[in-house]
Amino acid sequence: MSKRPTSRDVARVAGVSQSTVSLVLAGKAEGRVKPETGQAVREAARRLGYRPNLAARNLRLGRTRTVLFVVPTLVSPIFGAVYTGAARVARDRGFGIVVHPWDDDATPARSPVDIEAIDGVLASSLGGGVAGFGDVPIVVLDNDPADPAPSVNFDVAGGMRAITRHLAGLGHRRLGHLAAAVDTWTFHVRAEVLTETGALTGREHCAIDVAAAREAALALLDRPDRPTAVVCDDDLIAAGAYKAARHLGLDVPRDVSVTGFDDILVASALEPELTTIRLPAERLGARAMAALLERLDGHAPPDVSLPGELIVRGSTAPPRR
Amino acid sequence: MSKRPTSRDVARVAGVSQSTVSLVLAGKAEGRVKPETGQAVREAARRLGYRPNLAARNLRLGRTRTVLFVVPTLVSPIFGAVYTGAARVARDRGFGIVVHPWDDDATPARSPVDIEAIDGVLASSLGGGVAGFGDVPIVVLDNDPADPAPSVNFDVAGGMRAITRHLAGLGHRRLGHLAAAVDTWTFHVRAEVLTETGALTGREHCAIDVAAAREAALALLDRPDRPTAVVCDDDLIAAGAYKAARHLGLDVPRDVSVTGFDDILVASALEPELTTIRLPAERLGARAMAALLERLDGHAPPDVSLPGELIVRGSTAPPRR
DNA sequence: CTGAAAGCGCTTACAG
DNA sequence: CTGAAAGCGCTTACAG
Repeated sequence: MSKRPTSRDVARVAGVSQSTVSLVLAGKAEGRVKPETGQAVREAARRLGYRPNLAARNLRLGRTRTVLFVVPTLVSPIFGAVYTGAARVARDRGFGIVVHPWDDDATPARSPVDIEAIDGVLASSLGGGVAGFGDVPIVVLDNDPADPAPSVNFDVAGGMRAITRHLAGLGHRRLGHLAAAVDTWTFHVRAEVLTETGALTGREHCAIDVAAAREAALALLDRPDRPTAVVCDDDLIAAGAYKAARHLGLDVPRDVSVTGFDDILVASALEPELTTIRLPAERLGARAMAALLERLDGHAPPDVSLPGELIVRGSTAPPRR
Repeated sequence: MSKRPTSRDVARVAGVSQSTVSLVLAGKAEGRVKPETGQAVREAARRLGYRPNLAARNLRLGRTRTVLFVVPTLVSPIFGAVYTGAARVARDRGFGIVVHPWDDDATPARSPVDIEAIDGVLASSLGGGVAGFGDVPIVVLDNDPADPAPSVNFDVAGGMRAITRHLAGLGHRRLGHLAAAVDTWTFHVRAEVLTETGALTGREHCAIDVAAAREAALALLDRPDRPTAVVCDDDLIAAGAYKAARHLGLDVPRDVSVTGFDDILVASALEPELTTIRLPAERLGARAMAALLERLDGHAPPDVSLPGELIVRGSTAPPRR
């Protein structure tokens, strides 16, 4: 339980001053410290297992190398992946991430009371926008690009268009929309694109939840002018659509085609496997963190839009004659 | 972009000394500072929007109120939920969490090089144990309770026994085991319990992945002494078993019963819905963090084992005569 | 009841 | 090329 060594201990062992240790270990010794001295310092630091005290460095520099990551929920596989990508980039640059779940769409997200030492904010998928972060640099992801902050997004419109093109190509002329009852940019975009096709014959809203989606899908499917294809805002909603179809004795995809969005694990666990849009979630997190670090370096990163990929599986087929 | 106020600024505005501000705001003024003075300080702090600089406090106190959370992957819904529970408790106590993904089962987990300011460690589901954290207090979760560190666990054995009891009650005498090819405590326990039943007629290992599970399930089901029930280490593996059964023209549950473990979203997205064990993941995270905070307070928390709950759905039925 | 002062461990301008 | 020194913003023992 011996106390952790400080730069002063290293200096004593190396036979130099504490400031020299600091210089050498910060990599700022170039041309200012004799190579042998630098060697001795590094050797002593290694022997003692010295690691700089971050609290002291932060206090001195006024920066913390910590970023706040605001997400609606970590429980969704998508956000786990986004976090993973963001964390990788942060770590490579010596930054830490503090995660702050914020699932209230009606209110602007605010900094948690106990986080006052933050260099920047990454805010994901917030219905209510962001407030109360003062001058802290911010990058939004999966969020309305009209927001003044730099944004990193999935190309949601492009993904939805890929789906409608795919369905139109199969011959579908009557689409139903199972929309997520979540008031955020990404779902607004899905709805708009579908409306623009002119092929929409019905839309039901539901929570992102299998049981809720099943009920909504029943309302959509159990009527005379039944859509020949059901476009779902999310893979989980598609799972509910499958259940409704089965309940009504309809075969997927023979009697009704179903599409999802996200390509989470559920998509390939379903039977038949789900035609959906694969979103590069980990890449989104990485790009967003990179953009934030650019901002911290004083640059103005451009808005980014990452394309998804249409994954055609067994849940879509030509409509029945 | 005015500079952030310090306790010195608050002192100036309140007309007191900096030390008095510190005392009042730390809640240690009781009987040492006149009530009016305390009022004035709090008022000034509020007006200026003062919040203490954590780096300075940490440096002074030698503590960081930060906990390192080592997890195999955040992408799994289970760990997202565990994190959510842990974060809630941490926040209530003014602690932050730094997440450190560690997915190498063969090597003991070590502290990431860039994290040196940690008060404690929460280590989850590690095959290789933990090393290199020195004297930092540690609590392990979903891990071998034989580890010397205090542990917080799911009652995996109890959950598996609930499944075998359920299947035995339905009349199953030949069980197959689709085992996760992951070398951690939780999966060892599942295998042991199943072996002890004496009803096991076959076991196949596979990655926790639908496609891999499908292949393993085919090996298990496509033979003369076919098991009447397939016990899966994980809901996702069960999804693969469904696919294999369908491929072989077997109906679930008429021709073969299938069980999962975890009750993640997939379980109720499947058709028929999956009989499985629901694990209190969020509660596990909360209990683990509470135990770690107890350790930090100098106490020795007891080992904890949280029971799961058998959720009987449509994937299990009596075996065919 | 209140304040002056020391000191946590760094970084960096400055002096030599 | 190297060191003495200031100072980041706190907490807390000590003096009054």
